Amino acid sequence: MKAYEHPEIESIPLEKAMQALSDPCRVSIVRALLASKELACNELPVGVAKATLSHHMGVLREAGLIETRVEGTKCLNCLRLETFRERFPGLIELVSECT
Amino acid sequence: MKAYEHPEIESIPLEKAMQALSDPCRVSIVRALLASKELACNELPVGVAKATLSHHMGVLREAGLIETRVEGTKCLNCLRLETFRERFPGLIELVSECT
DNA sequence: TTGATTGTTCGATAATCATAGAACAACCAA
DNA sequence: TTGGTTGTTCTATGATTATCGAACAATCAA
Repeated sequence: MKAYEHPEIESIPLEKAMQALSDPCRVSIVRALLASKELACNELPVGVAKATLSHHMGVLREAGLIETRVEGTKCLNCLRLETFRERFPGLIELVSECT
Repeated sequence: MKAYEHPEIESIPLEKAMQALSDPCRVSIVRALLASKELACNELPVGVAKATLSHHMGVLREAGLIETRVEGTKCLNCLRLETFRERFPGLIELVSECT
């Protein structure tokens, strides 16, 4: 399918992480991944066109939040939990717990 | 000078708080207020025109991050520390501690 | 009252961003 | 090989955002 790039977590500025989490659609995606560990794009609970979803996944990937691996025709996404927590402690918990 | 509006903290969605903290200029302002408790606009360490600064202060106020009170010709700003911490635990600490 | 200081508001502009249709590429199953 | 599924990329569009100059309002000091 494609070779996904996953940035070094240390290279990600705080503002970029904040920016990624400033969209309701992307926040939903993060929450879904928290609940399900690993999901293909078409299993994500979003109401947008697939081109739009692809864009959002790119933003989350660039912000260090998710990791994507290819499996057949699907691409499976999960959170970079450990890594992201080390760089931005408490942020994922905030997304998880704050209504 | 003006009657400033400070929203109910409970009415602020997570995304709005994130959005407010996705701009380097606004993050600098929050950090300066963390260090100095209370500052007038013209004491803030930003390199933008005053119209722009006024805009950024409005965004921070709308996001529940700061409180503004008038004193003479100046308006003095401080963080809504307690309140904001209760609503979004750990977020201010993140801004404070994450480079 | 005059002038200086402080910050807001208006209007304009350039940049960024969210959105989606269409075409495409990779893969799998029949 | 043919068709269906999956997701990306391109292109376009409308919305939001950051920026600033200029005009304005409020206050204070001389």
